[in-house]
Amino acid sequence: MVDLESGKSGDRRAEILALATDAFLTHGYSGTSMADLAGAVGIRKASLYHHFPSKHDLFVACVSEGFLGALKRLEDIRDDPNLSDPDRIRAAMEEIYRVNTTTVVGRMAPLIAEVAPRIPEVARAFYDGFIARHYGLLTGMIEDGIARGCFLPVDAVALRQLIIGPVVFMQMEREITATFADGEALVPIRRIRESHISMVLQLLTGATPAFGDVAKD
Amino acid sequence: MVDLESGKSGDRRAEILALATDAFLTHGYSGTSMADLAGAVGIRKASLYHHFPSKHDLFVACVSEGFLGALKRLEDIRDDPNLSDPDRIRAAMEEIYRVNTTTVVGRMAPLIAEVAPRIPEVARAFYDGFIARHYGLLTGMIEDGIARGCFLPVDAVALRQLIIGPVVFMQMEREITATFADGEALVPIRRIRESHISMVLQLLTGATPAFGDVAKD
DNA sequence: GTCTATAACGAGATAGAC
DNA sequence: GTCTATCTCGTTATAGAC
Repeated sequence: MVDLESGKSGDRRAEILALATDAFLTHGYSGTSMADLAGAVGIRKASLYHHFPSKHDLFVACVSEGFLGALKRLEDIRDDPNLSDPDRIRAAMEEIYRVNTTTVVGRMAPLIAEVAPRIPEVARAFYDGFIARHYGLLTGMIEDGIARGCFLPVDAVALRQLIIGPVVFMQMEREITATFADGEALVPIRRIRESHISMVLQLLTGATPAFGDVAKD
Repeated sequence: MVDLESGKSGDRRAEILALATDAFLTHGYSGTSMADLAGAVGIRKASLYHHFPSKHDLFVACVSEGFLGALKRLEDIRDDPNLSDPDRIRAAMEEIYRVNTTTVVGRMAPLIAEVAPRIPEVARAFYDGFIARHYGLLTGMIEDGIARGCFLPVDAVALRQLIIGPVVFMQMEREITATFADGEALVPIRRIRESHISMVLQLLTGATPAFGDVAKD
């Protein structure tokens, strides 16, 4: 992340972006003040305005630059010739789980939904650059498998919703229950992930997996 | 909605709650000011404080009273002796779609996720009173069907996520794309709903539905 | 129960020294 | 590039008349 030439400049900007993204995700757009952000970075509020002309611009940068590169691995999975069609879907779903549960990008959808009426430009960028491209990649993998005769002729549009929807919702549940003492136990994501993948593959191939054979986590 | 006895008292409170709920859902908690709300109701800002002691209390009332009664129809479906197990799941899913797409309650999850760090009491109330009870009802229906031999021994916890997740996510997409000129076409909820229900029933019964036989919407 | 008026505070943003 | 100091405005909330 550090600029190789100077090792200094551009560093602060990236640091601010990372901290701001996390703050926006946690407290929402209106719930995050420039003073809060400055405090997190360790500088004064006025200094933030040296790096970004306004809160609005800072937010737009967080979102637009936040999902850059998040689809790279998914594209690699789509183009990997060594994967069978079911293995490709499995790998794609594991990647989607990884991005949504371990990076900030996957947590952005609820935030964007909140600011969409006031900052439509960011909603458009997020939908076109992240959601729609996810859809394109997933339906592509599904339809290729169908064309090759490896998958049943399922409704690819509906199935992509069945793939992404539960992941996003579970991450949202995690945030809702994060303050609970028993929060972790309420949403056993890793166990559900295995069943989720099995079910999607079953819909695609018609094969019935061994239902008792679920990861214990 | 009008109080039958007086036609006056208690009415304002309900009116404020309804308008405030909608505003909170659209603009978030911090994004909604008491002045905005007063304007929507048609009274002055100070008059709001006659009905609710603070913005915090107003918000808590919106959420806590918002999901009251939202589970009634789902409980009726669970207890309806005239429904077969597959028809029960179908009816429950249609009800979940209805609540999420046509009432304010279903849109609450992202809002709660935003305020959860600051207002944990409301997160707890929403999770216990709405999400967890949905889960209880759904897993109950699924496990009853399994016990009766009508359903395959699926992972009920994972399947309930496959039922609810896509619905919540699609509603969130709707809000993200609401400002787009082509927003409606991007998320064809009604068409996807039919495929979604078919897929869940396929997972439960093992029966392969006619895939071409999808509602045109 | 609603109003006008105002207090008390925090927000985003700017000016200018260093 | 960061600082102190400040401007201006919007925010929650209260006081007290009607």
